[in-house]
Amino acid sequence: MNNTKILDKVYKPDEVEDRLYLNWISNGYFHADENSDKEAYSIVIPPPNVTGKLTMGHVLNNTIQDILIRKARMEGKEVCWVPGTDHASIATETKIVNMLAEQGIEKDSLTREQFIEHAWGWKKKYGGIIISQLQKLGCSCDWERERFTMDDGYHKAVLESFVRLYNKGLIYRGYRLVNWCPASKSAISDEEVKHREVNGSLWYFKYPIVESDEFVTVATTRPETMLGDTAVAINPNDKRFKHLIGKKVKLPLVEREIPIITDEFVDPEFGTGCVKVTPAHDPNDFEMGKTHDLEFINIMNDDASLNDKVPVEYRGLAREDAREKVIRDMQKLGYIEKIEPYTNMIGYSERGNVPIEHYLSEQWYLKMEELAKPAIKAVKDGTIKFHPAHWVKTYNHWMENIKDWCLSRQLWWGHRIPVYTCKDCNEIMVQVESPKRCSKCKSDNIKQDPDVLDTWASSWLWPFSVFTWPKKSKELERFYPTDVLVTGPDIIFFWVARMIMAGYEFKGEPPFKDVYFTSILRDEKGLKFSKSIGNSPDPFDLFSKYGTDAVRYGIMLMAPQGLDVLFSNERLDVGRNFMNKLWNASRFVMMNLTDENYLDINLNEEKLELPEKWILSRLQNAIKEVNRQLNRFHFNEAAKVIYEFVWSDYCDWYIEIAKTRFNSDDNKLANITRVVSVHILKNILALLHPYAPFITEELWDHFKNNDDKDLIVSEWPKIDKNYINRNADNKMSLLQELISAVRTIRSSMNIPPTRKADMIIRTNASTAKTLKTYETIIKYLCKINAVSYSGDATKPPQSAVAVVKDLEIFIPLGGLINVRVEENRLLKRKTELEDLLDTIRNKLNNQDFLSRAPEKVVKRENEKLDEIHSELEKVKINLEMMK
RNA sequence: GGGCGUUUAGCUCAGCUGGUCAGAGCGCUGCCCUUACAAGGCAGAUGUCGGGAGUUCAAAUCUCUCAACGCCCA
Repeated sequence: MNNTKILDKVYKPDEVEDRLYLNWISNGYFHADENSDKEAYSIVIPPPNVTGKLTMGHVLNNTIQDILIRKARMEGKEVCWVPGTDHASIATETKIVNMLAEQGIEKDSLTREQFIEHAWGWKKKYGGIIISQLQKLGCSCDWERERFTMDDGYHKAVLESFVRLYNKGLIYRGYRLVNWCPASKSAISDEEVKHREVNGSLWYFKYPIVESDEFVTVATTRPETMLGDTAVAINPNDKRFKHLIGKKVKLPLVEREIPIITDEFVDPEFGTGCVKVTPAHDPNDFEMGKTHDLEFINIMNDDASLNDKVPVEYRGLAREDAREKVIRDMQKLGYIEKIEPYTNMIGYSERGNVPIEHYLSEQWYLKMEELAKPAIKAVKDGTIKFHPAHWVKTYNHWMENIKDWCLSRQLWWGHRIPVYTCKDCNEIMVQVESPKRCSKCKSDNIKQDPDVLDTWASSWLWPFSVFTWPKKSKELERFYPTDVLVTGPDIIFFWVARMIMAGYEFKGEPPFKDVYFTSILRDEKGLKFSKSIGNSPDPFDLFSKYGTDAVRYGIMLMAPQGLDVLFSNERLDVGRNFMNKLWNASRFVMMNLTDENYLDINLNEEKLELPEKWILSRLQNAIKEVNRQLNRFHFNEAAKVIYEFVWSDYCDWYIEIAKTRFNSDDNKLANITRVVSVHILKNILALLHPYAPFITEELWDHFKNNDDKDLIVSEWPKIDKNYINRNADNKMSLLQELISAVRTIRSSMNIPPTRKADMIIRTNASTAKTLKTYETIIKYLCKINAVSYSGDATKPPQSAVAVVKDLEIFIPLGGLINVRVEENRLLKRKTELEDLLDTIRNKLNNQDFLSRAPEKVVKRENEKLDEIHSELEKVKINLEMMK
């Protein structure tokens, strides 16, 4: 005890948080020592976007990691939580382009080098924001190991991985359709395309058949692509169009003659059964184009405007304008048969938020099938466990249908692909260091591939590249594989699956043992928190309103397993109230630590009374439950266990009982109570510390002994089996039931606390003896003047009665008694007991139950029968006496 | 179309490998500023555990089926 000053009446987070955080940092508590011989425990942060600001999603995710990390640290492990940020090619480049545009600078007017310079300048200026925000949240990351996915070392690692994969023959160049984002003018991956239902139309176009008066009608949702049509297709089994096979149509507007082909792929039910084929702009048509050796006409520029492959009057038109014009022109020609309303799913670029194009271009691809194999196995055989486990199915489905990964992006911000081509002899060199001369012809006329790698092609290396990979080192060896990954299920494919593949490919080991998928945050209406809707609260407003601990604890309490969180500020009240409760309980204990002689008491040598035995036993249970829930990643459950223990057991019962001890003349008893109160409280602070690091550390500072360390590095509570005490639990619940029963009587008769009553308890001599021991407690908690015991007391006139187990309690109330209320209460209880008795009797009369149910269960039913029967008898007698 | 998830008190959710009178918080009602806390205390009311069927001595819990809602993939 180094500080017995009285605590303030309320906890003031803003006077505490920054001070404690700086103290933790300056003591180096967050820093991992790779040379220690402690067991290692490591987590790599899912690196937030370097351009990002802290969102509630980050609060949830990083609080969970901090809980795991702080607990592991207190368990004596060498803990390493690596923080950092992700360069996020598309998102960041978009931001920088916009920022430059505001300054009147067009990206195209800059050289690549100039643009990159701007980008780094921007990163230096704003890139640290989210890091300092994580610190505000209390995250105990090892800041000395902070990484950025474009650090020099990291950059080398990314290139190294590319070179290795290339040399293994897994990387190839392909000319095919990609998902193209016309806003960022880059290819994007399948996972970055979000499908949305859009109400559009289905246009029925008539195409004239060459050397015939006939027309064939095709239906399309994208009229403008007809300018790139190179065939019309029908199903070979479709008898309606048999006569057209082999003929040609003259494509209107373009005046190109294109063949009518047959393909099984065509659905006779869709539209007219005839479809237009645009191989360069539709994935199905692309396949058809390859099968039938059709012409691939790319009619678009990289911004989705039409290029010079279309008639001159359409060139340069945006796709939307081109659509309007095509429709108008077709209308004029009388080639539109009809227009139907049609709802279809349209792919949108997640970042650019515009419909994507299927765009023919040359890109770098990574073969995935082989990489996926060990990753599938690891999750199947439990080497890597998912929490909640049901995500395994989603993972498996994707992994088992995995497609090759388009690695290249037409951007400048990112890792430039390390492929070099000699302009003189076309030799291709793939290497980490840029070559000065061609390895074949020695020419220095060498050009590097202009594209950068998909951001995930760098973040999939995160679990080992944050250390020294590809260089070997003690820290890589110590902290890889990591222990847990905490992330959102929305990036299970983007990131989790790929990290697992990278782990096996480059390290031969899984990157982590457990993956915890967090909840998705929604507002009260169930809408996902998002920047565009603007329904996401600013965490900092919440921190200052409630205190950081309350926000951390509150959000953990409300985040269910595997479900979305319906977030509301009001729900953080629970967190704040709880912190207030804890603070005031501590304040009360502190106020009563006046006699420092209690420090001489050794609990193990003292004969403890029931309340002490009970609360110590309850503590063991709380420790056990918190451990169990945290070990299975049920963070909300563990939070509830602490809540219940603190509020119900410790505050409502033990502290209330302690008041009678602190006021008594029995100094020894008071001192034992002091020791127990402090002991329990310190354990509570330790258990709660991972959730609420600031307030617990602050309180700990007031209660710690001189040789205690700071809480953050103190020992995690251990279960002491000597304190587990079933008997005390049972005895205490009798006492609690008795007290509650008396309170119920008082409440139902409207007896104010100031009006004290007497109490007569009818029970046997031995129970009476036990109860006498706790008479002070009973009197205080029931607001009773005097208690008398008797084995054969008769019910005094005008008294209320309660039956608790085999006790009968009489409270003479004189004029205050309300016989009506009294009778109703007993009648209600009588009905309850009779119903119960029926169900139990039914069971016990069932021969099958007796023969098949385990002995233990039958025995318990019999005991219940006896208890309920005896209580019912007493209730009946007392009802009888009222008449 | 395929997959996953959810459905328990007015609201948000617990309820583990079937077996304690189905729980918690918020909200609601009544009483109380009882010298830690009104961000509090004490007490109270509210549930055919989505519908139906089945397995079992026993089902909120396991199986099937139907329905509603949500998400992911095509």
